[in-house]
Amino acid sequence: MNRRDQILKLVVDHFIKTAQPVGSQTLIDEYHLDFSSATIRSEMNALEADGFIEKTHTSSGRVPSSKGYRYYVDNLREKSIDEEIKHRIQTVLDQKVQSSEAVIRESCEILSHMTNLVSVVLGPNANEEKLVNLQIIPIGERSATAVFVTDTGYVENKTFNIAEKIKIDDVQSCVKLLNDRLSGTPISELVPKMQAIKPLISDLIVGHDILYQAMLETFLRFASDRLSLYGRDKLLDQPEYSHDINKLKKIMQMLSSPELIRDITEQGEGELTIRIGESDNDLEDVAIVSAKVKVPGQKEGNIAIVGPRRMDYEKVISYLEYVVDTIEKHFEDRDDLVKKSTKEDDNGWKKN
Amino acid sequence: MNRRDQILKLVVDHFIKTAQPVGSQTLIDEYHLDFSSATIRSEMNALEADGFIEKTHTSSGRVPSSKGYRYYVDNLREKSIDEEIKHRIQTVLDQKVQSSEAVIRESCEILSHMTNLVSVVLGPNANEEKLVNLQIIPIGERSATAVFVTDTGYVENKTFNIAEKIKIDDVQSCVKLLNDRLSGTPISELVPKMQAIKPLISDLIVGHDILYQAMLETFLRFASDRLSLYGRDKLLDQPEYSHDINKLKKIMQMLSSPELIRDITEQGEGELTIRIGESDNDLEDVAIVSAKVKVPGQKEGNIAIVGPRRMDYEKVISYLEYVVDTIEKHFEDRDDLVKKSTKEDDNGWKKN
DNA sequence: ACTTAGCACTCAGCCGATAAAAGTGCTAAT
DNA sequence: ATTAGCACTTTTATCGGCTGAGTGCTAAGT
Repeated sequence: MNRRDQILKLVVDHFIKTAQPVGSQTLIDEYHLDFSSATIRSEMNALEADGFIEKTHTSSGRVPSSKGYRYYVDNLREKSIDEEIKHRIQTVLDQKVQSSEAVIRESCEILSHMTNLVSVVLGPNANEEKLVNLQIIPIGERSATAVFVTDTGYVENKTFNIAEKIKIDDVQSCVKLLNDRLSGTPISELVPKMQAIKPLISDLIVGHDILYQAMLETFLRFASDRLSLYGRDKLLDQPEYSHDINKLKKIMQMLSSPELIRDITEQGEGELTIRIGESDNDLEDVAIVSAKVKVPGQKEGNIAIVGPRRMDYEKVISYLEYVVDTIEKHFEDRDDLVKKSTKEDDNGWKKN
Repeated sequence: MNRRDQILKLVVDHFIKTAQPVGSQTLIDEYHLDFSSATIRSEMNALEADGFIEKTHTSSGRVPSSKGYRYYVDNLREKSIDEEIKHRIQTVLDQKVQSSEAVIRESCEILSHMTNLVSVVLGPNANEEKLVNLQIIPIGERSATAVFVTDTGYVENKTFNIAEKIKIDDVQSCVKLLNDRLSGTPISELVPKMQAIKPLISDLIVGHDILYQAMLETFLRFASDRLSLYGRDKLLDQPEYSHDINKLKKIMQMLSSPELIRDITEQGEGELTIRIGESDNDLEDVAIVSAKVKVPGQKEGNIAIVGPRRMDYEKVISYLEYVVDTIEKHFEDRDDLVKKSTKEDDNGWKKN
């Protein structure tokens, strides 16, 4: 690594650590460099001319620019992984029965905790899932809960009240009809398909209009984003926000807007996408490290870590990569194991 | 209302509005009182001696104390309800199919939005609910989702993977057995009861240990609090926090701790409980207005509004009372209507 | 051709003093 | 009892001065 890069790395490292503009002398003091401060200054000058670092005022130390962070992330970053996170993730994976969702949730809690940043889980896009089963469970005199399960094990439900008592047989045949017609249907096609079925159920069961309404509403809810945030409060610890609440407000607002989050988290070609301080989208001082995660039998999801531009990229990226890889590997292994151990006869289970 | 009370009310009102200590002259200027400032000062002196108001420093205006707020809330408060919230709540209730949960959720969003405070919904204590039905839905080659429904329409689910393929008939009989044994069981008794059943299912189905584990885990999850927060970000707009992030951090922490929230929200004898700045629980500058809400066929729940001690009690209390009353009335009316219109014959629906 | 010592310069941050504003309490007169 | 008047207190804002951390530039050294 040439000297200029070396200095850039130190500037970024130090700024990430202290949140203070870093000057030439500080750098020497802290890292025992054997150039003089003047040399550093001239290098910094060059770095500034190239747009990697900036001054906050004419005679201040330097602060990385988005371009600087970018270069740091792409070229200067080192891996940084420690035993603690490995151990913690292992603990999660060692639990006997874990759905992938549970594992992802707990892993994100760990990620948030260990990076002091927000982590975001963006579930697979509902529209690609298919409904596999639907149940109507009576829960009282005149109310029932409809339960819908998709092929990724996602469950949506809706409780509704009906004016009259319903014959249990009617419910049963209604459920059967609905399952016959709807199971296997992609979420996105549920609404039109349901409209087609409407006349059929209206003959079949009393209170059909309420049932119909309830189902329609639930179908719409499917489409809404499956998005979870962990460690939202961690942002309060970031020094950038402790004076300027408005910045905090902005990022919090961003985090409360599912559409925006999806937008931001989703895009990106590769496995890992790193977005730093995009000036267009009002995310001037925000960085997002996001990874795709794919486990067998599930659609692809995303895990992202969101925080101020000044985040510890080495840690964040290494941790996130490690977590995603480990989770994927874990479920693949289990899948393989299961496949191998299973005879290829085909009884039951598949079509119900 | 005597003059002293009148002045106390104005002090509280004005402080709630401006978040600034209020002085004698200000009061006259703002509210066109026809006493002199000296009179007000001497009244304030008395109020301070009685502990209703405080000075922030020797020559500052006055700020209400917890005792002052308390007195204000109990004796000086006026009703304050406007058309907007009535209209909004009505819109929610006018939707055709609404479960009480959905209504409560949407109402709380409205409450949060209109008060700029956090609202908290504390679901009925799970331990009093009973399981009414359980389903196991195969969702792929080797995975299944177990779905549990309680008598309040609450749904919990868990997806799990099994090593081997399972015969669909086995699943069916297993589900039947479990339903026979478990439905009607209070949540709190599920775990021991399940342990008793364990030997029965182990003969019945392959992969029973995983199923058993999954169920046990889910039962534990039932017990965890059903607690939702709305408008958490609204606190960022409160001026008390814009300088002092630490206060914000404290209250946010409090809001992230389900146990604490339950503690705080739950207690209280009457319909409406108002807790203001309890110095013991590290909630020096927090007020909580909480109301019980009870709809037919559901256990009792709680809605609370949480914010800085300096909250607009007139608005908050009136709104909350209105919302709770309206919701309860709505569901009661519907219940009555249904009861009346229903013949007393007893076909189906109840026991399944 | 780099490096670096040295120097002049800049600017945020921290006093300290001063002045204004908003308040209070007290007293004496109404 | 009320209030006008006044002395007193405290916060807040402003201004100049000073300091410290920083820069850029230049000229000398390697």
